[in-house]
Amino acid sequence: MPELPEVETVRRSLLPLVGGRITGVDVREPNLRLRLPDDFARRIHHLRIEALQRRGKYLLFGLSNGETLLAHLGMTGTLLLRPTEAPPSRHDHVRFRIDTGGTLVFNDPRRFGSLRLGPLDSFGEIQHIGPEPLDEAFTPATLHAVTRGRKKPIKTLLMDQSCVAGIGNIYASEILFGAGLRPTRAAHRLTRSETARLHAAMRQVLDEAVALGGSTISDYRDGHGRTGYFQLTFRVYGRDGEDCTSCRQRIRRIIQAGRSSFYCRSCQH
DNA sequence: CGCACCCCCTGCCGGC
DNA sequence: TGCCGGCAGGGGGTGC
Repeated sequence: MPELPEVETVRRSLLPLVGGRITGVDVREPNLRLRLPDDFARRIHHLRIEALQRRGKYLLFGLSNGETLLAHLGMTGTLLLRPTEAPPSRHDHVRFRIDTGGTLVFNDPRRFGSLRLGPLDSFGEIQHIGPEPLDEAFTPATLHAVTRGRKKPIKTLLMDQSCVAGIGNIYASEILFGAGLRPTRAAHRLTRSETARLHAAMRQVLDEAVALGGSTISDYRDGHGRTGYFQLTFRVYGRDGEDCTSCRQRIRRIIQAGRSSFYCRSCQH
């Protein structure tokens, strides 16, 4: 589920938690993708949330002891601010009571998500993440450089978090449609003008998706339980067999690296 | 090293 | 109606 636009929307929706203190931790299911350590609740109890940032698809809660709570939502994870008196729901794995009101709940049916607590530099998984595509420092030249020497299909490269941060299966297909590029193109064969188009499409699609609160297919919700609306603007994702909105050719679905890719054979080359 | 494949897990949908 | 296979936003490990 959650790619950059969804994670960024969750981050913004949870900003009111900054300044709050964690006054209770209830671990109901420690077996997430990474098993929560036995002392997780004790170590985080009584800490204040001082910052909430995003890196790729990760959320980073800066805590008052200098450590960070690193959260990844996997495919079906949500971080929801619920009334403290609300009874736990199915798949509520961890609940954090916040003194400024409400309880932050980590809910994740498939348990592909993860929570980790520790010093920022102890998190190996975020050390090798590529540039943030919405940062000003991310230029067409940055993207062009990333594609050099990479023979794999551009769609697979876009989803490689060490190449660019935060792009997943939905946005890879939508961005490539925007750029007019087939997902099967070998990354290293893209010309400079094609990588420039790709850069522009990346900005346009991701900016628009953030503006619309991300994409809700089934599970995704922001911190207040609200859905996103970008799925209403999908041009290719999940639309195989339907007509292209631009040329009326049938949208195709192919499998790349075990994941579905969607594209239009006449609009993308 | 780069890449394809498989797995982790639950839920939903379509076909028989 | 109920069972079974396929598929789903991610990512990490393995083996070629």
